[in-house]
Amino acid sequence: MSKGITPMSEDYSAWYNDIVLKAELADYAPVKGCMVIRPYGYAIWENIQRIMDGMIKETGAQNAYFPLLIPESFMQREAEHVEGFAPECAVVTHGGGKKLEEPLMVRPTSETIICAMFARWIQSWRDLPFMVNQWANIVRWEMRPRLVLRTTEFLWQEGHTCHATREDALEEALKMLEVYRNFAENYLAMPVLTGRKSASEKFAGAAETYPIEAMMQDGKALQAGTSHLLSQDFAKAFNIQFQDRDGTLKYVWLTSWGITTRLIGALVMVHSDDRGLVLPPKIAPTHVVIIPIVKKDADNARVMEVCGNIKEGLSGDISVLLDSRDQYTPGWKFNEWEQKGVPIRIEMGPRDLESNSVVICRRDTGEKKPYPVDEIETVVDKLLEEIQTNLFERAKKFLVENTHDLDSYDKMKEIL
RNA sequence: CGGGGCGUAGCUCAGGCUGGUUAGAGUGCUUGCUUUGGGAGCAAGAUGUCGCCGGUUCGAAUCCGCCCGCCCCGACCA
Repeated sequence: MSKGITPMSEDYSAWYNDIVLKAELADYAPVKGCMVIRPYGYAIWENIQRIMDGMIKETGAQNAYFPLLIPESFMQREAEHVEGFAPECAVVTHGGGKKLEEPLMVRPTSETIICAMFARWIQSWRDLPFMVNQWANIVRWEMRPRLVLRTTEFLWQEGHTCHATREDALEEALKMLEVYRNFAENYLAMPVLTGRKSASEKFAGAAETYPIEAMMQDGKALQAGTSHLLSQDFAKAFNIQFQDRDGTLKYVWLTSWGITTRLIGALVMVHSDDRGLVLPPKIAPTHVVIIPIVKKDADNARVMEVCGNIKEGLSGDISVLLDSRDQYTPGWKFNEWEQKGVPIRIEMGPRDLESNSVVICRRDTGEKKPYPVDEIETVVDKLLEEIQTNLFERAKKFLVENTHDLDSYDKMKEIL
């Protein structure tokens, strides 16, 4: 039916790649491991950004921007950090036609350069807490890249905060973990498990790492966001000190937290099916697509007029697209927009004109029913809510059914 | 870095074993007409350093050697 999408059951990786490419989320770039985020994929990222940016600002953090290039010596100041990131750093050795005196790292994350600035900006307990966030691109030379999920360059948001005490910093780290959980579950309709990473899985240089983990339809977990309480070594390495109320100099306690374009890949793997992408309404660039059905000897002008009216009526809080392209048949468009995961499709043709109704099809269940024209707005609002809820419940059920408490190795083998 | 697969038209691929004039198909694209309720039909048309370099040969997409690149699985990771 859907041309060119490998069934999930046949080859999960091929299915995933097909969806990303067919839904026009991203494409392979000329450089290995790099991707081009196409307009449709970028529109999803913009929605993620817009919502997350609001939530971050709500917590008191402000946006700023730090440079892409970091002196190599900065990366080396915190032992665990350099050990963790050095192997996957891209290094600039030449600039302006000359060899540089000190090589520059393309940021794999910005703790070091931000800490260097914190040291200049923070003097007193009155300066704390200090909270910044940046939306940026970063580069990590991973051994094996994967489209959208693990690309050499990716986009993210990284928040960095300074606190007077370990307790304050831990509270911040856990607060952001909760922000991420809330965002994943209530906007992406992606149920997650939160927890604490083991010593070997921690962020390089963190005292504690708290992730949100989502479950993909192959039953595997995917880290979808992290919040770290950093080790005190960062503050010491960069000499970020403040004078406390009692007059003594103390090192600050740092946190950092981030979500990335990987979330788009996670969305694909949590909700989509063999027909293509499935998007939760709250993150979908287009909520409703209207397909006019024109026919020979029919009142096509009237069909187009009604379609236009429906679009007018719905537009406002939601994004509506009227697909009036005449080089494609309705069937072609049905497939096209299903591949792209548009939550609701409205079909309007001569038959509907007669009965003063439209056919509405929802992407999550495929259910297709006629509704009177003057009920469209109420029905669409209700359906969008239902789809959002249904996607979450469906994913939640899958997660619960495929999560097991383990008390022995034998039990694990049995389940696998 | 180890294992597997693959590089020929925008895309998916055939051809290669057995070398031989103008390298094919499907799909997509352009134009025209007819169509349009689940990827429409007919007709005409445009489109190629056969991944790179070298070798064998009168002659290489095809045989030989080297190199490069990409995808999948693993180690690494958001």
